[in-house]
Amino acid sequence: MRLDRLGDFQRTHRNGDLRLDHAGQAVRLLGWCRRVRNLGSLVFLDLRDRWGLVQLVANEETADPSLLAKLKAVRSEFVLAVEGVVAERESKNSNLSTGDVEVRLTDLRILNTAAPLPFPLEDEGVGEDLRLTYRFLDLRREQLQRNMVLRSEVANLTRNHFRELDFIEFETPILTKSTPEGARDYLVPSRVHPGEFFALPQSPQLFKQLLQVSGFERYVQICRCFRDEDLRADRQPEFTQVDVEMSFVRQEDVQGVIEPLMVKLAKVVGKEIAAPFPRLPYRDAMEWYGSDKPDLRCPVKIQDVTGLFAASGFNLFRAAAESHGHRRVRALFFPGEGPGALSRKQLDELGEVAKQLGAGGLPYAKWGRDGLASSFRKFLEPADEAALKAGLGAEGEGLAVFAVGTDAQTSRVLGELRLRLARQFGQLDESRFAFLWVVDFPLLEWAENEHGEPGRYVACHHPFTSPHPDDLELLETDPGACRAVAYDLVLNGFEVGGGSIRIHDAETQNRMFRAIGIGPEEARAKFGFLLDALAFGAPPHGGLALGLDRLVMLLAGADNIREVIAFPKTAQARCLMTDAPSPVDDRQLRELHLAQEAQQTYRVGAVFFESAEGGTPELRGQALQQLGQMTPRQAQGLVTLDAQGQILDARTLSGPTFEF
RNA sequence: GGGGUUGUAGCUCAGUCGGUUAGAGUGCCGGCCUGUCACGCCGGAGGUCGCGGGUUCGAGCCCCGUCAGCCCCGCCA
Repeated sequence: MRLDRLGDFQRTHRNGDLRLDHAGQAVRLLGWCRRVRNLGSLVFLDLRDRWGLVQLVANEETADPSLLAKLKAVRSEFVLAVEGVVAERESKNSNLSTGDVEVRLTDLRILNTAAPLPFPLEDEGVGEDLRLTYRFLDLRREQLQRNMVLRSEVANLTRNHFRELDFIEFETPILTKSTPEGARDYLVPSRVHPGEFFALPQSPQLFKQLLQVSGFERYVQICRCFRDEDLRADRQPEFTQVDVEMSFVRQEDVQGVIEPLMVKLAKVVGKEIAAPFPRLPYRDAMEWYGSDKPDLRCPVKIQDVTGLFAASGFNLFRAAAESHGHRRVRALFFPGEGPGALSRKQLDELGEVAKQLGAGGLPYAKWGRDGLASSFRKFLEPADEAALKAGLGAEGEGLAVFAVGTDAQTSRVLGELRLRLARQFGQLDESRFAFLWVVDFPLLEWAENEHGEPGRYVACHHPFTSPHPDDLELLETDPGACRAVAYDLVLNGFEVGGGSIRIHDAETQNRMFRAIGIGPEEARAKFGFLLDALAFGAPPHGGLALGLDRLVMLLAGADNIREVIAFPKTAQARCLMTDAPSPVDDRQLRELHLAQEAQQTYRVGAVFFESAEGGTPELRGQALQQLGQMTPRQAQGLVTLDAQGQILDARTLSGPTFEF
């Protein structure tokens, strides 16, 4: 098809803006054809641009025959420039903002054709792998367009918010230094310095602290961060962080800057929320909700009922009551007829969930229309039942589930069940935005080392977090009990931000390093620049980082983070559109001084022939299969074998087609 | 690293107990149609049942392996 040129064509209106007021006006419009409805001598076409949709029309009596012929050649997603006159419709469409009018065509330019799309833009149920492979088409869909606009809006509001508060926006390095603590780094080999590597930043943590030492006092950056860890529905290997740091502040000051921003952002999606947000100590969060990121949209709390079973005939519970606090009996009570009417089958399913979470089973007590049903019914005398109800604060019908064990075990089981049951019973108010601060996190936690080395304490947040001033001595005497001045911002059960007051003197920083087993030499080698900086007049400072993607996800009501990222990775950390990551040429590797796994890595052809001669039929079959799974553009491959000739890995190389 | 789940036409799916030529809707192509807006009507094309191996007289269906998407655990200072 011969294409028309854009030439000096200028649009006069956005498609979504046309109204009855425009009737009689000549307009020029641009966009994509959403759909043609060809009624023979009358043709309708919906033209879409970024801002909306308007109906175009031409008919045999009034339109130029060549225009009509051209119009009939238009297919979905063709790119068009049109001229026409706005007119009131004969039959209006109240579902469309432009539904009172249509544009009677006087000229039509086809700027580009479009092949039939691999999936319809209207369908919600299209496979995500397909959507990610053709992400540029997926992004034409209304929902993703809305999400991207929302994301842009959030970023702009955020920038303006901090600008109004006199923050300075910085750009810190993307090529930076690998740090031993925390998440796995993405590494970038240095060509200039053989054998040495940059790391992509997990966060600009140290740079923003150093900028406080430099005296900038209020720093903000909307920055990309990278962590080479496995993905989740709310986690991507590269993500965007709103990074904030301030000098001469207490945690309340940091929180006081963030809360009004959250109020503004919630308003964008029509939610009115009140600040200040509740503050919940970590210890209480774990005790009441079994989680350090509790979802407060459900009011139900975990309760300790250990004391009720001190004289119980139920050995499991009585033993816990006699364990002097090592083990406890904790419970959730969901009131209502629904919970009270849970079937045996549903209870069994819950029991399975509890077992998967590490519980031995799920003791329950259920008060329904027929009175009490309980897995430990025979140990419940009428008096015990009354005491139990009173202890749980239970009135009327409802369901109580129990967990026995250490704090960590019971928190894990009941924390998860609380969310599941809340959702199942409709006791989770989906319309709310429940923000809170979880505060007073522990500074350190004990980490067992899986490689046979002795365990050690590691920083819960990061090693630059200030110990709680009241707990400073515990750093040496009882490190596990030492609290941090660290705080997480939680929204609807998701951690959307985290921060702390930082250590600003070299002595405390050295004590911290010592507590987590980083000796003076290692501290000097890894963080010498920080220790130097702390020695030259570092102000007291602190800050926080917000997970922008996760925040936008929650604002958008999306259930996964990929819906608010233009070009996300799959759960296996691949980009299906670009097929990254991908192998590179040997020449590139040599320049970067990266040794090939030469002994085990063969060109695909070599594997084929070797296995054809010496290998088993299975091995040959596997090699062939690996070949068969390469995509057409991956013409050549590398297959890694171990000493027995087993295939460890098969990868593909760009390059000339290998014939076999 | 582990567990779960899905994979059949371009797309979304059905496919019984292992048994004839693997179906539907939609999209696509062609024809008709002057008020459609999920247009309608008629006709047509379209399949490596993810891939490899096995069991069987016979496999979309059973077994083993493998790849890919999704969810979870570990991991994520």
